[in-house]
Amino acid sequence: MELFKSKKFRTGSIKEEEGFIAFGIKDTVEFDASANRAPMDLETYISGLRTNNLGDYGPDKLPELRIAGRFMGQRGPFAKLQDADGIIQLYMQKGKMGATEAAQELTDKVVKLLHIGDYIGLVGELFVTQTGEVTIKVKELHFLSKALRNLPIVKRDKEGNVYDAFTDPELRYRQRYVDLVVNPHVREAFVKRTKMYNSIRNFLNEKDYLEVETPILQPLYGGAAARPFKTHHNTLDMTLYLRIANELYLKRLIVGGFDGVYEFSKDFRNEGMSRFHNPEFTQIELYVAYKDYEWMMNLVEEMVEKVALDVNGTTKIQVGDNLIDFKRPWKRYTMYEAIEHFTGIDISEMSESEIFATAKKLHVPVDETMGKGKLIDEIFGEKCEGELIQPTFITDYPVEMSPLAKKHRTKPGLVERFEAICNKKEICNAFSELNDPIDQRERFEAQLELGKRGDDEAMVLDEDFLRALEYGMPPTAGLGIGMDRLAMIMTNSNSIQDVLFFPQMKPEDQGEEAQEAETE
RNA sequence: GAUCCGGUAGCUCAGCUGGUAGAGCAUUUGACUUUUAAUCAAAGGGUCCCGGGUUCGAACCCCGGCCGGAUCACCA
Repeated sequence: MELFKSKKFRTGSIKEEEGFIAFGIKDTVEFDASANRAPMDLETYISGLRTNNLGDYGPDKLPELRIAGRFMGQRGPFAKLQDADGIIQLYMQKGKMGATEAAQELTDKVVKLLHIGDYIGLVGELFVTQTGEVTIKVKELHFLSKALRNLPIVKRDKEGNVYDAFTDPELRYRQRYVDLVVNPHVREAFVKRTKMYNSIRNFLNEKDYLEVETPILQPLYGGAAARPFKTHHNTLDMTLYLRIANELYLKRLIVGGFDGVYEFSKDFRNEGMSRFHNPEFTQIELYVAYKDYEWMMNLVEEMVEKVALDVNGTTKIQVGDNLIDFKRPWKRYTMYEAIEHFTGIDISEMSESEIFATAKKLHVPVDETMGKGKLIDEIFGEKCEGELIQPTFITDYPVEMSPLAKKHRTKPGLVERFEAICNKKEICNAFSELNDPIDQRERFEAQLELGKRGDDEAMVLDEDFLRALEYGMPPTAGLGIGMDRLAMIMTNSNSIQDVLFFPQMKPEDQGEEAQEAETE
């Protein structure tokens, strides 16, 4: 155990811990905290204590409380215990803990040896102190587990000022377990993220859509324009790709006869990282037969409004400097309308060369290789997207940018597609799905051309997907929502790393500790 | 990938024009059984991110690298 001779550890107390064992107090198995909130829910009981309204549990019928958690500091007989629900004060009176005199003596010794981070279990009863704080009077204390490393504890005073906060982003992301213990707001953000998933699941399940799972390892990557991660299967001796999207598989299931399917999909894209991009991220994709993009727009509004309510209890969310309101209905612009709204220029009737000239005039960086669709997309991205704070639907995109979307029923050159943009970022992308196998083949072939010209993110042709379409796919509305981006908004997070438990990091230099460990 | 900022004790940070390393909390020991970020006293604790250079002398200046953050680019 050479490692523990390092100064980093509380060497003095290690030996004492052997003492704990000798005392027979280290009863990790024996102590059962599962009954910790019985017979009355602790929150209810605490509010009852505070309001002097305990019903059947009056002062003479105090329920015994069993609870376990981390010991988080001590001042005199008062200490703090942190468990999954928060922090509660303990009252540990010398000589009063334990059933027998011997037990009391032992417990006092153990208390002396407790450190921040240690796990203890205890039996006690609740009371309110003179200063009005709900506190557990400890009747019995069990030592459960030792923290060898010091937790970087954060202190808060009455005014809410924070001292010595654990803030270094590198340490927080690399040691998320520590971040979670000492930063309650971090824990809250991740609880919200899970509520978000549950909200969407409940919403879609109530509509009888089927949650499904499709392959992550794919022989061809499709459904989006992105560079993939590549791997190799030894037995089959073949190249496989980690999916960049699951779109083409879900559509196969629509062909197979399901009316509505969805999947929370971990996708992987081998591209740059930023505060909006992690190499692995999550989308939910949803496909519903016999519907179109107009219908899907209404569903998105309804669903995201519900998510906001389920997660935060309100449709209004403060995100950075902006108060974002998800209350229906959201603003809707066609892409042409949006450009006209933000630049004053109507490009809907313009030719490619006129649009090129317009882009130049607006100082949008463009070059001669860009087609009409790309030019429009650039103008929108440059002049409109950054203006959209409140959730807004942008509809009817140029066909060149959307090889899987159905051509617009009345507007040539456009597809039936929309994105919802919120806080300057796309949060979803949806279309009336292209279900014409002949058109789809042509679009794939156009993508192949782009690939030949060096676009390494152009889509590849998926012959089996085309075969599926050739068997007939009903008219279908499809949707993808970036769950991480949505979680960032719902939790007012500035970086995608704040909504991922373990964001991708370069490996840290473990030289020192690895060497220490090797000498064991 | 480019630019800017940062990396000093377990954590949060100071460290001036270059002169042999500091604080608070945490830790250890002792006292105190009290309230509530921080009781008192004492002690221990450092590869100043790494490598090279300049200098009598480098945490500090110069060069190269590593890691992180922000912005931009890329990425629908």
